[in-house]
Amino acid sequence: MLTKEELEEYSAEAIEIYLDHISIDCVVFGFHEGQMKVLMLKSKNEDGWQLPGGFVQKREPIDVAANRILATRTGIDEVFLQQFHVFGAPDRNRQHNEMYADMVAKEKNFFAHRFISIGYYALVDFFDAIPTPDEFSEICTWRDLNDLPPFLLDHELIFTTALDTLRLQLSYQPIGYNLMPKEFTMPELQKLYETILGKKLDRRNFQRRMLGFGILNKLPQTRKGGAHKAPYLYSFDLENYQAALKEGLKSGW
Amino acid sequence: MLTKEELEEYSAEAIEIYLDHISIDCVVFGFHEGQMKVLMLKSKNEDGWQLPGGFVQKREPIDVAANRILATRTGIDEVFLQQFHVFGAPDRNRQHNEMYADMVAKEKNFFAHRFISIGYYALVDFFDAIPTPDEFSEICTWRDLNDLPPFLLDHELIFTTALDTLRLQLSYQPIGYNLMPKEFTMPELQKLYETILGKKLDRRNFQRRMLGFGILNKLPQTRKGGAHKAPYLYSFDLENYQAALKEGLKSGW
DNA sequence: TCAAAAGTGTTTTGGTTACACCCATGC
DNA sequence: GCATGGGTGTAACCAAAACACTTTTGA
Repeated sequence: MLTKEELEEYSAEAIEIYLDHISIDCVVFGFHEGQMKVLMLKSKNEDGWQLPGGFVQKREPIDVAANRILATRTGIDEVFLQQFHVFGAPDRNRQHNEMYADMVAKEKNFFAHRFISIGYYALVDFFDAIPTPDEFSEICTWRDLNDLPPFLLDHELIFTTALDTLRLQLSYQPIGYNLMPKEFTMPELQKLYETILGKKLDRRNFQRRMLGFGILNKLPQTRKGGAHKAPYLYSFDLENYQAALKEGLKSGW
Repeated sequence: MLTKEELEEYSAEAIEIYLDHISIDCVVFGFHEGQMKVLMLKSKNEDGWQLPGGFVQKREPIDVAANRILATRTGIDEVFLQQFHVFGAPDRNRQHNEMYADMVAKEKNFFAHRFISIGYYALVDFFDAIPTPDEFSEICTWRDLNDLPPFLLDHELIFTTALDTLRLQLSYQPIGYNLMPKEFTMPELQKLYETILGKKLDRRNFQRRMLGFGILNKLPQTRKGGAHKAPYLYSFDLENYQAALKEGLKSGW
């Protein structure tokens, strides 16, 4: 539990260094053991979980702020990170919560102000990230997409909007470089796509399509040790991958 | 030209009713005589043009704010209006401009603060809109996409981002209901698409595809008066149109 | 040796592209 | 009547979907 003193101190500091009324929330996706994961934080003062978030420093570009917030929660930097929506309902603040509203006078309590939040979503390598709680949270950890805890505020809306966006992106952008390890097999990559889309894909058509994009390098090695036939390993061709990110994978009209 | 007194008055009022650090800019597209148009404002104090914009009231949802701003500039309400990007560079403010920076002390001058701007784009019927300047502008008018004046601030970036978004949307969403008059011919609708995309489309394939979407009603009348064969008139099937907006026009994967 | 996973191919199909022909109207 | 724009149909093409066969490996 945060004390009144701690909250006052955090608030006074925040007012000094951050822009008022603007926050950033990140939906951080990871992939592990065939399951899609989201990074979440268990609040100290409130009974629920939330997405990693933060504020924008007074002279900081918003993309830099999002990167900083993500780096603080995971230790990783320079990953796929993209704004996807702004959440600006007037009641998306913490005034309803006694802890935030009553402990410190509302005007003086930065965190009880109204915040318009810019939603970012990130794709990161599960093993690269070291989940790290912030001052307001007791736990920071990966949660399975199929087993999500109750959300605080409008964070469920932010999460579902991010997932919808990710699914859309999948149709016209390559995705995977930031979610997969350096080397991976085609079935592993397929599993990622199936997990994001929530449905099965044809093994052979998937492979042909993926290879058709020209963003994969087939490595001479195979992944041994598993039962059954050993699958080939692949890595992303970063140059072509970046190009595909810009160009898109297919054109309409 | 605005006087110092006017600016002070506007600023004091703005501080009272608006959220600090958050602005909204609208890219309003219209279509007239086969040309794509954007609504723009000629600044009183600065030598350049800008997009219609404004701020968010302290307890107002951002979508409502965008609608209000659009309605104030055009007199129309309830049109297609969608946020598409947030512009958050730290130097996107008016501190460089003597008028805004020197005339009134920076802290007291709301308009010289740093603003993070939420970009919205709108599609409106050219004839429904009555362009109306705001306090800071001497002119509010439609400008042709092929003949754009110099932009202030980062409004050129906002505009081009909006146009890119519109072109993308075209691939998987129906567009036209808000840009065309109630009744229109197929060649007229095609002209809209060609103008947005900046390229010619095949007459027959366009017609087939459009009809295939099932969002058009073919009316018994034809448009007489023009030279050559009289084309049929169409209207949008609003119900199917709305459904298509939600579902999208084509699916990937 | 057999089940299960992986590699590689072919057929089918549906949508898009390209193109041809006919009709109406004003000059 | 003829140039121009508009309505309608069809062949060609291509990419995605559906499907079959072979290979490898551990149990």
